[in-house]
Amino acid sequence: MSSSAPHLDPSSTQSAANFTGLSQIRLPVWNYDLAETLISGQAFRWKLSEARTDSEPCPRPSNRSPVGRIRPGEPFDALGIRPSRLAGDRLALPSGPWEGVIDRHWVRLSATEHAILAETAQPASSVSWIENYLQSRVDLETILATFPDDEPMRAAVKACFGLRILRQDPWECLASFILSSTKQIIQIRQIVSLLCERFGEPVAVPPGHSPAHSFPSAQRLCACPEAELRACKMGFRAAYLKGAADMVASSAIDLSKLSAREIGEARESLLRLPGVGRKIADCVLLFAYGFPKAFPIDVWVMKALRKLYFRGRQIPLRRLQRFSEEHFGPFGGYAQQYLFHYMRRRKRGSL
DNA sequence: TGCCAGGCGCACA
DNA sequence: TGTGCGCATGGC
Repeated sequence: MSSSAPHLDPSSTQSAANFTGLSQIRLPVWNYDLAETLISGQAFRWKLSEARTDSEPCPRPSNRSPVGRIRPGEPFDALGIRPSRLAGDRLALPSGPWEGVIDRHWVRLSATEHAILAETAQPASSVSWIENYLQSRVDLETILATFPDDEPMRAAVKACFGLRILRQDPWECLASFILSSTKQIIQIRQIVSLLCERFGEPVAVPPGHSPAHSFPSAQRLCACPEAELRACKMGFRAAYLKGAADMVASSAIDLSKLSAREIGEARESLLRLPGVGRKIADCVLLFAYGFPKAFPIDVWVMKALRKLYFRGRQIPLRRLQRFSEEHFGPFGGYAQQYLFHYMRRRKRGSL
């Protein structure tokens, strides 16, 4: 069974529709970096809001270095991120707000000093769904305290402080990572966007806003001809996605029951799906089910482990997996995401 | 223009 | 058990 992360106990509040016509939910947070979390390659549906104001950097956890001010008019790159300019060890990130769809809720997220403001097009019956997705009540410092006290981890935490692991819908997470194989994150976002646009259900958006769609169900995708999936630019991954959708829709695998299993059993179940190997299975275990020991090793993490812990030697993947299980502690999955994001930042020249 | 990307499945040694 | 290759596509 997946062990739960340590939790704080602030209370979230919800207010009725305001003059903008949007309902607002205020989530108290501490040490939460919304921008780092949403762009770190664990979810693929977040983009900068159509209503962004464009002038201030995103508020960052207050016990770390402030970031540099962004100059109006600087272009955004393909991911919606401005060319990086550093203040101290932190990247200047766009202010948001960010827009995305969680289940069937269109959501706009903004960060303030000690809260995340979530705006929805329709009043929500509760706040638990968004607290759960954002993991806003998780006590990050307790998790970080379990990381190994070595130089690579200290550097990664310093650079990405406030990054959280989201808790995504299992099918959306699984399907998205099946599509991630040998694709850049920007391309995965494009494929997922096309998939939702063509096969998802429309969701309520603010007046005048462009349409938004839910992530298509397994039932919907298994009914699609493979050629229509390929038309979403996913190439050979279309057969994998369709095969996995078939198994989920036919109940050959019950995604709703994996969270109650031991991590090894849950992983074995996921590995039965076409297009799912150890890496993708661990992504789903970590990002959808919250198994804190799941440690996806992709090309970035493999390079990081070899370079930072084995002096660049060509250590076999199996040995790296054993090393990761032993070295990174009970929240190894969190440590992995910090290393992954840190390495990508360094590669992009933003660190 | 060529390299590479949050891999996987398969054949082969 | 490990290695090499093919698979589509597009960003950089």
